[in-house]
Amino acid sequence: MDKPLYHRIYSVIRLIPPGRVSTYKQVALMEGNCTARQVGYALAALGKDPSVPWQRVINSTGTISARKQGDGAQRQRELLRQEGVVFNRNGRTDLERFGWVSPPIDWAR
DNA sequence: CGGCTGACTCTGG
DNA sequence: TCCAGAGCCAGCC
Repeated sequence: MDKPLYHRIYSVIRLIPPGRVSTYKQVALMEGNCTARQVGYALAALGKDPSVPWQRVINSTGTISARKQGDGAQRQRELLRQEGVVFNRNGRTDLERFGWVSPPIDWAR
């Protein structure tokens, strides 16, 4: 398996089930060989690809990270709300309740 | 082969 | 709790 890093990151994100969220940090740990910052970079480079549920990735404090450009953050919150993810009035979600941790990934497959 | 460009997390105050 | 500063790196010109 020697796909580019960003593609492996996208693969991990595709595993997050609807109605649950994961963090940049968690995705990085699942991928196994990158950092949270890079997950953010990968998503920024994603553009609009419907095969990746980018909205299910939020930051470690349970809030939606601001983009430099565009209205992505707004739409992200809307999409998650539609999936049933609840945000309190500070725009924060309870990771204990909605956070998701992947079972071990078998990259050798 | 540089230079530029970002969706982060941690730590200390 | 909130905020600023530091560390950080793959892709695409």
